[in-house]
Amino acid sequence: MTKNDTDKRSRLIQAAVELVYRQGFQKTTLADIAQEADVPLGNVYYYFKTKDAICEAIVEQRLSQFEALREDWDKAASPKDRLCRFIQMTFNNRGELARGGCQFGSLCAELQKAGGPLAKKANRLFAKPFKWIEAQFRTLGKGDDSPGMALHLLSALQGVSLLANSFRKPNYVALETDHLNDWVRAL
Amino acid sequence: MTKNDTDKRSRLIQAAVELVYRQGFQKTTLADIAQEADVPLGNVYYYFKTKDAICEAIVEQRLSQFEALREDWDKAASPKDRLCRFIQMTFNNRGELARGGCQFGSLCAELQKAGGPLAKKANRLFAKPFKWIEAQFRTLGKGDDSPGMALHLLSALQGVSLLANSFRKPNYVALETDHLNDWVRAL
DNA sequence: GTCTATACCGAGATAGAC
DNA sequence: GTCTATCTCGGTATAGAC
Repeated sequence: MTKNDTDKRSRLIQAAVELVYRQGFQKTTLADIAQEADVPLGNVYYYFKTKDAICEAIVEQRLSQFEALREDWDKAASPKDRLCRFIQMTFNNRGELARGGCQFGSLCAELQKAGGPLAKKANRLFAKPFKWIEAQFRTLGKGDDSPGMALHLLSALQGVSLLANSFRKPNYVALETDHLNDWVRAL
Repeated sequence: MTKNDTDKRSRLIQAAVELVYRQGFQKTTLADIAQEADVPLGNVYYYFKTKDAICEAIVEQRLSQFEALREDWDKAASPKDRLCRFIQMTFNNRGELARGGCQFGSLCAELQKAGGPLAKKANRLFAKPFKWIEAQFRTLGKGDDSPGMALHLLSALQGVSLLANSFRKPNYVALETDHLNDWVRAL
């Protein structure tokens, strides 16, 4: 794999990630992606056999994006601080969330309806954060309540992202993250 | 408009509503809809000029579905009871929610990315419930806290629907609706 | 109003020169 | 490895007979 290889490949993935976030996967064409990445359409197939293969690459990219964020959150000393960092990030992202929804959630939702192998692959986009959040609650000594509490936190953030996006109101995110911060702090 | 007119038209809408719920709007073809409704493909265009027109009809159908539900909830004596009925309905639907997500939310999310006039139209799918919920909190004397509380309730239900769908766990819905019920009761 | 046949186009995918 | 040209199919939409 030469340098140009990875350059073009990663440019294609990056273009796909952004276009799919803005337009959805079904609506985004290979021509769109090729143009955005400044790669000739025919050349796309050297890097990805099918459109679905690009979608898998998008999911992988999102997953490593999550890993990078998680590593940062894990630097915080206590589980509470880690959860607060997670919530804080959502708050900081409220502008983007209002414009296009959650980068993970909207992809997961669409691929769910797409069905097939992509649906299964997409589930990891939720499974990973869920497990990480659950682990924080366990460390806090919440035992078997941890899954329910993780569900509560992740649900609230996903739900408010959806509504903030529909109504184009970044402030909706702020309202919910405020509550969630208080909730975590008071545990 | 003859009897057959409305028969076929409503059959087409019903087929569209169901297929779009299962597969998403972009993925669903006019041929799919025509077949499901047992109407010849070419005849579809007598009732709907474009595919987007069908989508508008789907949104309208969902909106009147909401109105019907709302009328039922409004029969409850107190605002708390009305909200509890709303929450209860979500709980009762948990099987379907785990299979395909929220009928309103998933449509709204997809049409958001589709952009154009459909995105604006779709927003009413959230605006109507939001206003209704907010009105209940106002009647409860929550004043300017009402929008935030409505947001909290609707977010939680939308978020948990998304997660329950991804993980295929109806029970996730039950966990959240339990909390929400307690929250409303304690207000 | 109903339905068949088909036009038209866009999108995914391939062939093959360089 | 790269890129142009093209194939093919499926999907929206139309024409026009009945």
